[in-house]
Amino acid sequence: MKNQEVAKFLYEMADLLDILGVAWKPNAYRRAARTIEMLSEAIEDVYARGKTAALKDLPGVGDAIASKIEEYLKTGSVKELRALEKKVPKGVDEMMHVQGLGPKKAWRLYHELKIHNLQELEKAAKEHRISKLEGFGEKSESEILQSLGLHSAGQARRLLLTGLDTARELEKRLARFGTAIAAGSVRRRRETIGDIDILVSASKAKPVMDYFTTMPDVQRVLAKGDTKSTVILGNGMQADVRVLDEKLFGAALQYFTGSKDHNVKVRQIAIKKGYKLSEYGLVSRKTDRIIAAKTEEEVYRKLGLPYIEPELREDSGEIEAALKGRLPKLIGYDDLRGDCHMHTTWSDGENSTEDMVKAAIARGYDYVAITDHSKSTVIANGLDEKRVLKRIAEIDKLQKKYPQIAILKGSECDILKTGELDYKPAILKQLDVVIASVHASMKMNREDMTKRYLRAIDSGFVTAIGHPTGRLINSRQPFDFDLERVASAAAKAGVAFEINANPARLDLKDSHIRAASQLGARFLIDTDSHSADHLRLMELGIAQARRGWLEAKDVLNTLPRQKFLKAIQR
DNA sequence: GCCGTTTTCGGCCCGACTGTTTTCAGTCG
Repeated sequence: MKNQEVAKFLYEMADLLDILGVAWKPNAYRRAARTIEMLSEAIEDVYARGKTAALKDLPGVGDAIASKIEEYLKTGSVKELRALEKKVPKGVDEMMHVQGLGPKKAWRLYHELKIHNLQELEKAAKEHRISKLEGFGEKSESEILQSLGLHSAGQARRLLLTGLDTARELEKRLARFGTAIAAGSVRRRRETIGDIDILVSASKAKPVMDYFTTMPDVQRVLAKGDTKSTVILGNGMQADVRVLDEKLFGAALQYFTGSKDHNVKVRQIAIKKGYKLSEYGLVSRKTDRIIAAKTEEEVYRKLGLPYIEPELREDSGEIEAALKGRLPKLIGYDDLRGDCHMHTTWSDGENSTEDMVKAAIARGYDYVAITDHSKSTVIANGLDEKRVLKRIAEIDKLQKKYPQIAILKGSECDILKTGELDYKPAILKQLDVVIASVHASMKMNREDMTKRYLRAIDSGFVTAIGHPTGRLINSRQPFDFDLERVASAAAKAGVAFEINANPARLDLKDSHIRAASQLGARFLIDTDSHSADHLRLMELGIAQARRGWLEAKDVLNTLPRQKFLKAIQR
């Protein structure tokens, strides 16, 4: 899958064109890059299917970009990119990504001060050569130095859980001034969060600005204005606050929830209807009167659209579906009746089986599956056959003590290199839930890994494939395998895909969920908890399912106890 | 460079904040 590589070269083209002052093209390249970045199908498969004509079907890809993608896929590089790179030294591109510098300033620093890289930039700032340039001042100079410090510290996007927890803390603090809601990618529940955008509806903005910029954990104030401020928090996350009148809150929420691409499209609809849309409402261009602003529902309705859930707002077909009345009725955050993947002190969990059962009861679940590791995952103290049998006896006892919940005997059973499962049928037969996962030999080639999964599915013992792609966000690449083939086989065999709610996994990811469900696959949303506290992570898995357009009927563990037990019989 | 219910040319989302300015360009989201 070369999607990320292709997206990367398109982003590079965009940056370079930006620096050279070329108008509009950068936007076009970024739009195409975003499309390909989010695509679930491999770009080389799209190309193989229909050459450049198929590429041109992708939104934002036209003749020119299609042929550049073709060139990249065939030769591994693009002539025009190399030509641009000759015109623009690498350092200018680096400088452009320093906070406070954009293409224009980076270009001037290169030309007027002959700065070629970040080291020289730091040196020039320290020697006060930058403040002498027209349009730059002492502030810009110290701003650059501060940003460089952060730059080297690495400002990677943070996991959703971090963003969500931080956002909720800020919402709580700001609630004293009025309604406070985190918009942006947190509200859309993206798997990673760049910064946090909090909206506050309050009559007076100044007290909010003063409070927000002087909270004890503010590390640095990037901006403080009349209605908008930006800070860096102690945990390194950037947070924006914006104060708006209550009457405009819906329009503002719509605006700041994004995504950018979703908003561009919604705004185009507004323009066609003779309106303009901003955080100050849907406004008639002729009369300047506000058409809608108080609620998001109202804004969408006046544009001829039904309400679109934040998790869908990625311009990945939701607007077209909305226009046709074909939006999915997304699975709800309270729809799950059980959690089917968790570990205890029997393997590498931190709590006893009973603790986990009690925690599941506290969450109101109808069933819970205890799925410790199988014997091959030695590092996690996987259970051999003897211990599996002991564990089954333990669960029988617990079941008598806690009749209000079905305690399912399970295993997170390794799929060995060959595609065989880690236990023999005699053991597997005694288990209610088998989550089959790959934990070793993760770098197999595409064909072998695909066959490995297909063989596991064929065994007839598998309830669900656990964390199917094996990726760890920001740290491990996904396994290489043919998701479509595996999804089709799983759908046919009645094997579910897991949506693993662990914030570093979120595996399958949104676009894969959507692709697999279109092939008829069904899902199990699980936490993979290694402690009782982890059961709360379920909401992240549900969010991911919603981003993958799933309805309750697509997810097995929305079923009530008896129906669920029937559905997982093998 | 892309795109089309104002369609093959001429738009392309829209506004806040900052610094260095005396009216605005650049950057950001």
